[in-house]
Amino acid sequence: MQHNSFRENVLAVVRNIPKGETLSYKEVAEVAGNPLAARAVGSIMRTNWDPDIPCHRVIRSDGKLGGYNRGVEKKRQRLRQEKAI
DNA sequence: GAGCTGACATGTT
DNA sequence: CAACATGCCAGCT
Repeated sequence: MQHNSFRENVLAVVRNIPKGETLSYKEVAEVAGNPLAARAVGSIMRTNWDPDIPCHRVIRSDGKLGGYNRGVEKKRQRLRQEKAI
């Protein structure tokens, strides 16, 4: 199975995150198949500009939001709308 | 084709 | 308490 890259896997996982729920970069990396690739997940999300992939639902394990392509403020607002952080 | 950087995490110094 | 070092993947120079 070499068709599915780690990138595609991560994107699929994030896309499957239900509304009102948040996953940490590490959790996503774990489900994607690499518990040590939390950093890679961030890189992938950064270059991913897809409305089908709610990257704003991916936050840090520390409980902080982390970053966002369109601005951390936007990420915070979106989470506020969905899960009222 | 090789090296550096980056939306992270964890352990050690 | 903070800074440094290591591990992973993708993208850019």
